[in-house]
Amino acid sequence: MTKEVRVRFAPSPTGALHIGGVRTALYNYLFAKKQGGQFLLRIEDTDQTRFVPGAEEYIKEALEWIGIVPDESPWKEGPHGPYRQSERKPLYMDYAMDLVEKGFAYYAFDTSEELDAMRERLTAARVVSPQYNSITRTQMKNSLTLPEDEVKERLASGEPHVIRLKVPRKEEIRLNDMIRGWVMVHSNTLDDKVLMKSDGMPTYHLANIVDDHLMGITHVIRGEEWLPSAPIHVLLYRYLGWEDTMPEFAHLPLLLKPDGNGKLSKRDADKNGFPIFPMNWKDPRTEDFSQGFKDAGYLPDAFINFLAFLGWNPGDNREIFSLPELIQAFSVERIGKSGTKFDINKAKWFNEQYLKAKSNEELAAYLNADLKSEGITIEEGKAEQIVAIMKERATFPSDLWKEGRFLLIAPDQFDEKVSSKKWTADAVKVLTTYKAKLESLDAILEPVNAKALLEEAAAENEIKLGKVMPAVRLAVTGAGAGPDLISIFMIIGKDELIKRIDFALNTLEVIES
RNA sequence: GGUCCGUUCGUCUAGGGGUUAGGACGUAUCCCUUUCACGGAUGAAACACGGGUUCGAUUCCCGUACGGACUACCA
Repeated sequence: MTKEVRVRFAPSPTGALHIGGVRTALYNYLFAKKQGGQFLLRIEDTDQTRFVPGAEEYIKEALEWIGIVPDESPWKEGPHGPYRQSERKPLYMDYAMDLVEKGFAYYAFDTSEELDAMRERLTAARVVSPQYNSITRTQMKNSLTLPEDEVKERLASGEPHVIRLKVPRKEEIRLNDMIRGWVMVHSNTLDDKVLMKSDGMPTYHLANIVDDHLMGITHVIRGEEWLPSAPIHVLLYRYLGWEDTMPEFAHLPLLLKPDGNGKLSKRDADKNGFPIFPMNWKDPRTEDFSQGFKDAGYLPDAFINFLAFLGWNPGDNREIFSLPELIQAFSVERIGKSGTKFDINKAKWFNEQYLKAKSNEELAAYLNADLKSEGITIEEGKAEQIVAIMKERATFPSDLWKEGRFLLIAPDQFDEKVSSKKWTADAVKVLTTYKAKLESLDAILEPVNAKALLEEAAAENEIKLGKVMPAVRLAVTGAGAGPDLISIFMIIGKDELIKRIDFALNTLEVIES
């Protein structure tokens, strides 16, 4: 029996959760649940300068919206808390000191100006990649070059300093990525990463290793952008003495721009008019507002189904998967290697599928909510009727009202393109007759008699019904296309039907034929 | 520039030494529908290129091209 799977999603609260981040969270969750393991949320807020108010809550709510609730998080403490790195601050220095004592890390006192100067010097000397490494560190101000006394003195006087990892000069570092297989990097291409910043906070590199170890993380599933620094992480596990419990890594392919190339950005989303954040977000600094998938009308199930298929597939032709079905079908082996271009059309298609699958009762709730905000009240059961004929042509719940508005509000104008071609003298004759027949109808209007009366009206005028149907639709709905007419008659009822025909007859000008 | 990762229809992808290279979105045509949509049918549409290995490569290997990520006291 192998140990229980524990994975984490570790976002920074620097703004709204990007759709790529949501996918990473989803894959972590699916993997954990498939294995019967735990999914935790850890807030990586070690960069105090980038903290954005509200971002944490946003992350929490976004995950709740898509239905993935962490087993452990800042809001649901487990045995390995706290789950916010800023609250774990006292922990990290011990590990950094351990590395310094073992000779795997060192103090560095260089100012940012000195670092810039070093990079400029190297660039001028045509060094291919200027970095703080086994060669350049010999010329910088650190505990490797400074006399021991001076180092102690500087430390004692509280001089700002960082702790850097002492990357070995010549070593091959390998890691076995679950998605990409063996990846090998030479240590001479790595630089001496800062582990502890001068403000006393750890960098991502140190914090994520310490926390993952302490939290018993077994698998690290994260974006491909971390692959280049993964060898640093392997080194840290080794130097900290944790190599035998090092988690397995899986680096996910990136989400790319829909057109052209490059990483998907908010800019692309804005340009193409689709959301990139799960929910509405207003940047507290720029006041910039972005509509989220939720608020654009995407159903959470459709959203995660769509997201899951951006880089993963079940290996067969099925496409519609509920969250439990995704868990059941998920496997890391079936995650693709290459970047995925973002296609909003597919997202819309998924939404339509889920929308159509919903019961009339559920959909009526959406319609009723829209009606309520418009201040419109309708009789019991009417919303269900409307939704039944409208849902086949809706992408979002809001379309139910947007497209079905004419069912509750009589048209005050008519589609010019249709009236100019179809509002013929014949149409007027048939509608006039039909109106009279409706007025003298004693029985309740039903599909059969509504249809029969219309046919009679046409026959009595010796006109083919098909020729005037577009005009009938125009009179009743104001448009040239829409749901089945008889169904519409049933929803608006006899009195309203008569009123609308009457209004059209009095409003529209007959065209010459 | 350097390091690493990648490359099958427009897009998401299946497949994998011998296939008519499969599905989905989108698209085109047709059917259904006195309209539109839904649904159904059909079509167009892909293995980046060059070398190897092999009887045979889209599939394996090596290059090239192209794309991407990374290259901070950011994550």
